[in-house]
Amino acid sequence: MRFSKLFAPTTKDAPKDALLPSHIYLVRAGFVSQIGSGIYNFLPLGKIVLDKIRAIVKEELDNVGCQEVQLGFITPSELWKESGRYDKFGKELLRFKDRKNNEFVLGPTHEEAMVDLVKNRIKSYKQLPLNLYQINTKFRDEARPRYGLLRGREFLMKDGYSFHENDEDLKREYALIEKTYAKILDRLGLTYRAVEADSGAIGGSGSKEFMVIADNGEDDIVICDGCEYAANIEAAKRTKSILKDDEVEMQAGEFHTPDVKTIEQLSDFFKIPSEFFVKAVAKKAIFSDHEEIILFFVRGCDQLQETKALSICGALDFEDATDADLQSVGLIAGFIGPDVENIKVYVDGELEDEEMLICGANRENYHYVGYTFKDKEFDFVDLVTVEEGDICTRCGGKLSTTKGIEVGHIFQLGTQYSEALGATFLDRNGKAQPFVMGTYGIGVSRLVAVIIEQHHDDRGCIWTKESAPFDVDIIVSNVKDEVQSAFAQKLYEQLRQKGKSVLLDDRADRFGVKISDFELCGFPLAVIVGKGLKEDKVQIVNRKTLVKEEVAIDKIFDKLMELV
RNA sequence: CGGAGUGUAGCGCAGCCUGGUUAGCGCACCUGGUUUGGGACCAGGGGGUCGAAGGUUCGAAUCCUUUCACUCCGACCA
Repeated sequence: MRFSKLFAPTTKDAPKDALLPSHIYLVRAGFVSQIGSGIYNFLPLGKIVLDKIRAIVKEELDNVGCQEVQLGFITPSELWKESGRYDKFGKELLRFKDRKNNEFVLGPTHEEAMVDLVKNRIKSYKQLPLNLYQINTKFRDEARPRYGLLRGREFLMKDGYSFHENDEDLKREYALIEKTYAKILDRLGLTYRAVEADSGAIGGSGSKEFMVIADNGEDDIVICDGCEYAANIEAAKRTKSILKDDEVEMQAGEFHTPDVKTIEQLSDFFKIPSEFFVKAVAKKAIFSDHEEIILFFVRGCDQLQETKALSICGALDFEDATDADLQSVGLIAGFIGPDVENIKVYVDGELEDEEMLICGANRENYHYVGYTFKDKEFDFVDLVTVEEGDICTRCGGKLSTTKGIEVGHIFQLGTQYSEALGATFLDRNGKAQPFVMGTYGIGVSRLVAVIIEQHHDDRGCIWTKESAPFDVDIIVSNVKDEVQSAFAQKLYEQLRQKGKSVLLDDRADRFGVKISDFELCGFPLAVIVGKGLKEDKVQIVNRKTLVKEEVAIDKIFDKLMELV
């Protein structure tokens, strides 16, 4: 490709709304452009990268026996109603009608469509397992798209679905896909962790997210410094911290604590550290058929992990309970304790054996001192948010938190969808069974941005070897110099004949423009054909290190063949 | 969905408060010339229904109303 013909409108200024490096550089370098909120055009350079990533994903999946299909982007609403997700998915699901008034949705994910495809076509256990995937546009009407390609409404995703006769085989496939995903991300040159994740409303017995480590990530992840343990903060576990009982002595009973409501105030008031207090977190839990106030109790120094709480009580959503909400069920904000009637209560498991605690007395201006959870009939469950410095449950190592961007998610789904949609096969005994399913996603267009999020400097993009839109950019310093032009032209042709992906910057601009565009666009290597030609020399520039190396013109071809 | 903003040339912005020539500036673009190893210079030039609709007024980018779009913070987000 000649740069003079390439549609790559590079700019000096970034759009004012771009904040992240990936967003700024991808726009400035002319890889993508925004056409609407959360909707992006891919220009030639961006499209090449997208296709390269897509090809890697396809290659690795096909290698392990997955088969690519392509489902309709638009799905009849019927299927979504059958699975029960038509209502559950909420406003993210974009719905519309055709001229005949039939209802459709723009596919945000394709469990339903894929089950429908397989249903009645795969009839016997002999045809299993089966792993089908597609790399196709998705649309989710996000409330707030942001960060360029990282959180768009329209995006390219690889979504795969596997069908099995039993859990055991699903687990085998799940492990295989995990390995395959790792390989894909390795090839793309990304630093990532596969972390344990909350399975969320989707259910299933296991799920892992592939998180690319990046400062601008939206997800908090917990990593152990001693072993391989890594988890999304929503699912992270820690070793229970033990209280030293002898530090504090207290006599059991109610204690007058006028207007002392928060843990901080209590800690000051009693001159006792916050871990001796019991924090009550009241939530208004939204269920499909009703709302209800639920209380969660954690140690004063801990934070309630809402995602954990949500999946434990099975609610669809939480709202903060207002003082009025609390009053309506007989609770007084600031003085809530665990001993309540007719209210659902969950207690963090770490409190189960504690004997000397201070909690609300469920009476205005009183707290209860010397409270014990021992031998009480509460639901003790994991509710806490893991924090920096907590101890790993597996190896005793130190846990630390970092930011990540989710680029892949794999689920052991089970029979949820196959049951809902009546998709069965005949097992070895001739009995109809629902398919045991797995589902696996990779955000392909998100990966384009993620690579830059992880690989850039203050001059622009730095594409990794397998993601780069071109391997080499041959810069003709001065196109009016016929010797330079002719030499560059010849080198360009030679490399192209060898199948290399080469860009020839033959624009009439000055050297500075071309070298800056090279740095902005982030091709791995540039060859500068310029003044040095008089001494039979050109230069190779390494984009990553920005180091320039002089190479004799009779060696340059071989050198490049070796490098790319 | 709650809160806060912004819409003026391809991009970045000024003008608006206090209505009044032909709506400006930088970058980009076109023509000619001089340049050519780190985003050149000189000269000339093109490009705008000032987001949209309605209203007030002799007169609206500017004031009022409505609406749309986009952004930011938050909530949300297999």
